[in-house]
Amino acid sequence: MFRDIPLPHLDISNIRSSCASCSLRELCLPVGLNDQEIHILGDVVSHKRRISRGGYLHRTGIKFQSLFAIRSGFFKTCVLEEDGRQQVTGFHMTGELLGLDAISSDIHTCDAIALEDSEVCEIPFTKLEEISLVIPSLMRHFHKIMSREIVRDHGVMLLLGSMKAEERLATFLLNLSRRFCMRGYSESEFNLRMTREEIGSYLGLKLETVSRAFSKLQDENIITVDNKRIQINDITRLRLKMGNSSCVT
Amino acid sequence: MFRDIPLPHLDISNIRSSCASCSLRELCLPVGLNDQEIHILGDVVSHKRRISRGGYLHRTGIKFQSLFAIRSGFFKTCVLEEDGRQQVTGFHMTGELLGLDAISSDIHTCDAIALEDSEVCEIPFTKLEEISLVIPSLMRHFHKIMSREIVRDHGVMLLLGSMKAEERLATFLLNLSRRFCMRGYSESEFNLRMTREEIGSYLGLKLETVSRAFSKLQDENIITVDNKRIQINDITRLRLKMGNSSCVT
DNA sequence: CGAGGTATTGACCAGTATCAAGATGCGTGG
DNA sequence: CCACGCATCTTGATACTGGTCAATACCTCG
Repeated sequence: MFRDIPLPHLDISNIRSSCASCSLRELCLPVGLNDQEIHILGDVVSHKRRISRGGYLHRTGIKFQSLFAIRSGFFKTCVLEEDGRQQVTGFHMTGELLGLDAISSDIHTCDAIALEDSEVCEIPFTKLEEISLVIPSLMRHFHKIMSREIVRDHGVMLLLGSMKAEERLATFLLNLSRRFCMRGYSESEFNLRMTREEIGSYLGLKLETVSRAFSKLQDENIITVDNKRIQINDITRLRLKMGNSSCVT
Repeated sequence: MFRDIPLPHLDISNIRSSCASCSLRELCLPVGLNDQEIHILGDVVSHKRRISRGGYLHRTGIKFQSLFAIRSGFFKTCVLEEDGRQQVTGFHMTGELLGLDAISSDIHTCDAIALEDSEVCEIPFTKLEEISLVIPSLMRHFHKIMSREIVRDHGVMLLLGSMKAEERLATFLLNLSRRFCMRGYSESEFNLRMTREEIGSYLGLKLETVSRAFSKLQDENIITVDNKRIQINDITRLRLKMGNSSCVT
């Protein structure tokens, strides 16, 4: 999408110790490391990769080698069944770690697809485990990241198991809003990177239902929808949508 | 909470190096450790706890100290929302590890409730992290366990997001069957430890729907249901139920 | 043996899926 | 820069799954 900004970025894979100077260090793996530790990590993480919109970062079934930290861009991950059924398991933004599912079997268990031109830092997992042994705080933080992913998944299970369409969408928008906000973007206005169908897959709904839920929230003046552009007009009422199905008129 | 039950089983907490002699060592945390390593782990894991049916192993909101390995018994974990909505996030049997969700924030994010009289090994997490630094294979296995939990959750998300009631129940029964089988029990005949309501919560269905799905599978002679006793008569046809909604008559 | 929790089944209804038609937006090539 | 074509989105009509409510049966445990 922003592909042809005229950057001379061939050099980028050669920058060493990049974690130290990365603007995402407070969101990403290096949280809580001192300067020396962050340089050790930086040496391990030196390789970068660009994935253009629609490209695969990894596919189900391929051998697991590395985790990936998102430096810029936006990804979806999805699992699919033999019969072709597909489920988006998550949307991922800068600072988040991809590939955690693959540690268990050394094989990736989902696809990771870029929803816009993106850049990731490749973290060879064996090396990460090695340096974890000498940087206990890195190990601890890594455990927290994995655990956070489990908590996140439980939240999605709650959503899929017990919420109605409108509640699901409200929860989804508020989650995006919070994550954009954490990264310094507006919490009330943002562009969706994914289609209605992808949102639907994530939320366990059909795309038409997602579209209707958007329209309904717009009719109530809670949000303004202009295709992929979302503006949250009344975040309080949006929050109410999330929890309280009984007060729907 | 059940600390002051007048237990005659004080002796049990004094057994040392228990992992070495535990019949679950091939299912549980010690997988892949040598004898020396397993004794180090055993020293850390020495404390045991009994939870009687209906009792809490941990509750949402309490401080996280330890992981728990299930030595005997059966647990459910569930998350709940402010508005009282509840979702069972998993059923857990011997050899499985509970508490992984709490690592991220040092606070338990779900309840763990025994569905039958159970016994767990308490694993102080700080100590586990400490000995991981000197037993790399333990660290690696622990990472695999966390990752496996993430994969499991993605499977549940797929189930909740894209399967019909009957497919969900078939998937659930086959999953239980496989796990009983791995533990040396019959894969075709077992007792459910949970109620229809708990199954429903886990599968994103109401208890009546679960009951109807059981009856339907029984009418088709795929399973025999006698209250909590389940017998799988035709595992092949049950597997077909799981994937292929198009061939339902 | 009785009470409370649990399970089954039926009738009806709500919410979402499905099918279909059209509108809008976006990328590509002329 | 415009026009075309394809993907995406919106909206309506209808069908169907599963939810809700209710009555009854069953099981378990004190």
